[in-house]
Amino acid sequence: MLKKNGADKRIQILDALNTCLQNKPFDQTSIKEIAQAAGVNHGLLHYYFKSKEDILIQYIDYVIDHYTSMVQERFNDKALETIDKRKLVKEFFKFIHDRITLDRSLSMVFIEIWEIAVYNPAVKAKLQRAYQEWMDVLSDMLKPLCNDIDVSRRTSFAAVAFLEGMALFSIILDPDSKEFKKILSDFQSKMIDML
Amino acid sequence: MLKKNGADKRIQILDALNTCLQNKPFDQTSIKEIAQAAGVNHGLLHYYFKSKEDILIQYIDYVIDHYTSMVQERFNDKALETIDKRKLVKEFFKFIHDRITLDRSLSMVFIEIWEIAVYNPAVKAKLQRAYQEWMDVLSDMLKPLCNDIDVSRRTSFAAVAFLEGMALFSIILDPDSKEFKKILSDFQSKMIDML
Amino acid sequence: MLKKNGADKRIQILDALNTCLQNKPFDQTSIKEIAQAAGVNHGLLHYYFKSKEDILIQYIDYVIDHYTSMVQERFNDKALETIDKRKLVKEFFKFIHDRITLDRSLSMVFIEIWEIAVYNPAVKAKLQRAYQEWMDVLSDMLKPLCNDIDVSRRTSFAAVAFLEGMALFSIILDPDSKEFKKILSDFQSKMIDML
Amino acid sequence: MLKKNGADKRIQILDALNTCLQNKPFDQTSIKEIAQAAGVNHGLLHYYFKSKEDILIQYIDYVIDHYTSMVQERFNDKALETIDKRKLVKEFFKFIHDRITLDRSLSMVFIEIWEIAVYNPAVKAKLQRAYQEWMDVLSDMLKPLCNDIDVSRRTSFAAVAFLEGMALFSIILDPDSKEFKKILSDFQSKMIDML
DNA sequence: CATGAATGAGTTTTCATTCAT
DNA sequence: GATGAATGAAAACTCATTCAT
Repeated sequence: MLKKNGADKRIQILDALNTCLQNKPFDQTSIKEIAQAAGVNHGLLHYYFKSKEDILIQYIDYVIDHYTSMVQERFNDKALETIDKRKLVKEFFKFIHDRITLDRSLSMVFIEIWEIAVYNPAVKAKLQRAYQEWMDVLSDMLKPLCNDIDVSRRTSFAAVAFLEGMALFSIILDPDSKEFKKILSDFQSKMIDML
Repeated sequence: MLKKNGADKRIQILDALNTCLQNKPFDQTSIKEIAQAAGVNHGLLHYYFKSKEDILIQYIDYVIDHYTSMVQERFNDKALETIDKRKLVKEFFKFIHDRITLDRSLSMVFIEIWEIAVYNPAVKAKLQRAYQEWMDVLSDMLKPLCNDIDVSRRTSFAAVAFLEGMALFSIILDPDSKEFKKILSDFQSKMIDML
Repeated sequence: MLKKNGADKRIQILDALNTCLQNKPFDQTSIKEIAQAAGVNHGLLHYYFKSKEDILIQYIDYVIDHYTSMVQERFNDKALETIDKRKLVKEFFKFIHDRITLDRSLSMVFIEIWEIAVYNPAVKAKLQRAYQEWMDVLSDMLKPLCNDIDVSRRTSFAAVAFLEGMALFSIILDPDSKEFKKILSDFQSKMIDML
Repeated sequence: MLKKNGADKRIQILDALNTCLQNKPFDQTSIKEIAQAAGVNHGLLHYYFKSKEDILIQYIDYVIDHYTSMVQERFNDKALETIDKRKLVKEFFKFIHDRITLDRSLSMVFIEIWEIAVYNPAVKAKLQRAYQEWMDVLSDMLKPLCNDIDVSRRTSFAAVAFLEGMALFSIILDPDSKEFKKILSDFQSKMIDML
């Protein structure tokens, strides 16, 4: 069947926005451009979304949910119970590096989201929740290694901050360079040693 | 003197933009709003700047130059020679924390600048240069402590990335909280120990 | 019978428009709003009516026909022959007052119709015919009282004009107030006296 | 000097709207059409008026103020004191007939205003005040003729209602016809007789 | 230098209408 | 008959930019 249902078309439009954001910030992207990227009539965007801002908000949900569930699926309770703790932490970092920190196009989108969060309380709250969750996942992994809940919490906070900073630098520097990768791997081993 | 000269009025306008950016992103700020915040006629903005984008570019220069020279003045060659190295590094971090990382309104502006850098090569180059310089300043301080130029470079890179990440989080979390500050101070001491 | 036939559904839609016109003028009422008020799919409105304007035109027909036949049924030839003339005129006015002049929601709709008549010749012609008929009905009643066809015609014209004016004022003033009602009843008795 | 000042341009635009309303109702008249009728750029309308509705509201003020002050200038206190009462009332009616009731283009505009008043409380209040004032002016003239304030008030109310009705009919009938004019003049004399 | 009226391109949004299912 | 997705024209409105004074 060629026909797409409503949900598909909604996703199709959100994906089109994702494509557009590789070229221009949201404010400089018109509804018509998003529609064109999605291959649909621009009027249709107002059929599926109540305003341009609504597209953005649903897009941000979509992106954050995508990465949140990606982390959750990979590092669920099962995983936490069964594997060697040290190895698990290493895998977590590898996962984050490869899928998030080093994904330049994702970093671009995330800066856009951060920038919107600055002025938009709802988006700010959404980011708070997402990062809190990621920190919690990491913190739960680090706890067995240091036996101190406060230390593990702060360490995971610092680690996430560091990774965010590195993601930021992936915009202006080459994340595929040896130095960039060495800094990431060094950090990881030192952090584990320190606990 | 009531009459301002050209340079003053230019700065006056850039400061007005800085004020405006506390409320709205640049794209949603009109020329008239900037003019009003500056207390000048909006037509005049096109006398001092050739376009709206030109105001932004000059503003970014202005901000980055401001912070670059602030760091340079405080940590010039003279300083590097005369003081106890460990203490100097600590002072550097204190300086960065207080004046940059914990300055929420500055962080807001910097996210805006990062966001523009994503799509604007000239701004990207400017950010590259500025961060490179800050890393160099820190690297020069760390070198005597570890006697390894590569280690000091990577460490300063990592430190700056971490601090950027923390500045980012100052947007969505409370940078004045005890936990936030403890994470910053812990990081600093551990980093020095590690060298 | 749950299933409505075509005629019923047409009426259902016209009634829905009537409901909508209590809130907003026709130009600000969308096809979808009318459809929702009618409890039918908006696409269906183009099955029963060839355009949005067609709904309006048929609605105006419907309203005018309704009130025209209401007057005709009540004051047909039979009535004219059998009853005391003075009393009949009084009944006519009572009827018009209660069912038309004092019916605020009807007045709202009629202003809308007048407004459309201003620019739409077909609607204008329809109003002409309707008012002519009402004047004729009244004129036929007044004739026996004055024995002058011209006087009765002009009197009925003036009376209908007066009642239209009062209906208009029922929009901005309270038609249920004592003063409003006294003016209406005074007018009626004076008019009969004058003949 | 060819250059118009701001106030002139505002009036120029309101006059353009008046012209447009001879052809189409307000809702079907676009900003661009008004601008074209005014001979100015459409963007300018948003410079002088904050929205399309604002143009309408200011236009209604303009029209009502115009006619209110026209009546006031002609029938101010001075006039009320010095002239033969009967003659004054006759002059008042002549004035209203010629300048208002028989002015078809004015009647068109007033129906538009009534129609807006139905749904817009601010416009409704404005109409209430204007008609109240006209009734008061007439009532003050009639009082000396009947020595009863209630009777003069109700009579003026009824007279204004009648004239409004006639203005309404001037839309669908020929206000220049003999019959139309005779009805107006008959009404006037009868009303004076009745007092 | 300073002002503010004027321009016109561009944006979001609405909505009557069509049409495949 | 009924549905609701899809279309595209047209609307109000914004705003950077220009320019005469």
